[in-house]
Amino acid sequence: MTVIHLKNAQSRAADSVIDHLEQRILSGELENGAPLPAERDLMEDFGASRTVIREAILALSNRGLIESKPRYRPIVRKPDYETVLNATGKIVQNLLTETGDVKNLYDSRVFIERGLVREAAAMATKDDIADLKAALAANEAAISDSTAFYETDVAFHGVLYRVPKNPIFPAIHLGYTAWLAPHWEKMLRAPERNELNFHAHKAILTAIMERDPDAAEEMLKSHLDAAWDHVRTTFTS
Amino acid sequence: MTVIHLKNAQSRAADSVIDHLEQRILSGELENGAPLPAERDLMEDFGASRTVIREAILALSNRGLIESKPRYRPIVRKPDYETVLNATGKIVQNLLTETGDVKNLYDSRVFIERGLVREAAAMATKDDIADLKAALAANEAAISDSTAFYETDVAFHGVLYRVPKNPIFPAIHLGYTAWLAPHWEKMLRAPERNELNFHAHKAILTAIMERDPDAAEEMLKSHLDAAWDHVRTTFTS
DNA sequence: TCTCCCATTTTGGTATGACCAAACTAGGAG
DNA sequence: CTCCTAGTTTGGTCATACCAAAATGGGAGA
Repeated sequence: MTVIHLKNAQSRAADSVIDHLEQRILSGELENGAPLPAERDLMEDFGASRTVIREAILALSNRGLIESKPRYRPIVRKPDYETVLNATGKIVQNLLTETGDVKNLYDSRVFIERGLVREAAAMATKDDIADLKAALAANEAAISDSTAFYETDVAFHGVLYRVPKNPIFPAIHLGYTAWLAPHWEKMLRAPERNELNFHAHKAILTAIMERDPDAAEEMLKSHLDAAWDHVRTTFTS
Repeated sequence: MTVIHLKNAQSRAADSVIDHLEQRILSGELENGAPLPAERDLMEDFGASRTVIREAILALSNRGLIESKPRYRPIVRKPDYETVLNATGKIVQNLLTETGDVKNLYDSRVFIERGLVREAAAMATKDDIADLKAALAANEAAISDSTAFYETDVAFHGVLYRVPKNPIFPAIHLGYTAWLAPHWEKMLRAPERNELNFHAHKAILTAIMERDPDAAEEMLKSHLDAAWDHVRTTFTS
């Protein structure tokens, strides 16, 4: 029923190597940022052929435990949430082939952020409020520059993701911005549009400062719904 | 700043093969569930060595576009959210090496479900309510059987994830159950514990039926907090 | 005619060895 | 001490070979 790892798979020499290397990395025996031993050394360590070693390295690379640039020595990476995000990136992209999937992803973002602003309204510390104010100010200052505005826009929402003090949320935010951005690029960014978004942000922050979760959620929702309506035209029409 | 795919990487023969196969799969030229052509055929198609072909297959397998059991012909999989979840599974597991990470993951689950019960209280259809009632009934019937109770417990929460009618959420639920389950197994399941959980579920459903988001959220939160407190003892002590 | 079993062929998994070009390194020129 | 260069190391790719398990096809038996 649930996701069970049956492991009916038996052999597969690379698996053993993968497990060993994985353990060495997680245990810190292979330090983060350090280069992986040369393939020819590893094949001696494990008594395996280079084929197997390379397969293992590739697998670990796909999982984000190793960062392997084309012709360089692979670099050990102790995984953090951002690493996972990167490794997951291409996988998720495959899902976003149809606009319906993009809509679903966007809806999930709205869902998350509705919860975030509620949380912020209820629990935001003085520092959080200060961060939000700063982000809002930067937002306002960039109204005339659409490129800069987009960045400050992302940054403002990013502050919300940091309110719960849970590293998972900023990672999720990175995911949303990376995965949804391609579909946003086409959007023509008119200054008047920026103006609208800025005022929406301001209204959200106001509601948060007034400790009014319902209002904050409502402001956030209408803000993101409007953004979607605006972008949607670039899809279908 | 954000996740940028610089692609400064130049060569890498496998990439080309990966892209082509990916496109063939997504376009439906390679049908879902059909076996991938033999490696030796592919190497002829792409004019590449078997090394490269295997590398590409492995990469696609890691991305969930291909399901490759050890000695069998790989099977083409047009990705859905569950597929992605499975492919991501091992990656996420690497993050859960420390109890702090498990706590963060659990907290995110609480966050999500708080939003879900609010949503349910506000928007649940008659069918949703009926599903919840049915799940609750199954839950009650299994109180004396801890194994069965666990399943009905998961199922009850699962109904909540289906309320938004967004396939992303059930996938997330699968992720949570799969990733958190290992840390729950040690938990001794006493019938009185089940009784408590059942009543918590009942209270949640009641609040939902009364269309009271705040109460539903509060019930859900205390329910999950209590569950964590109970499980936590199995970590530290 | 249909079913079932076995011999043959196909195919994935692994091991070798070789070659190239780019990255790395050490040592010499300035 | 710096910088450039020649030699070495190392990852990327190819070709080949062998094994065992899986797929296949056709004949023996019901």
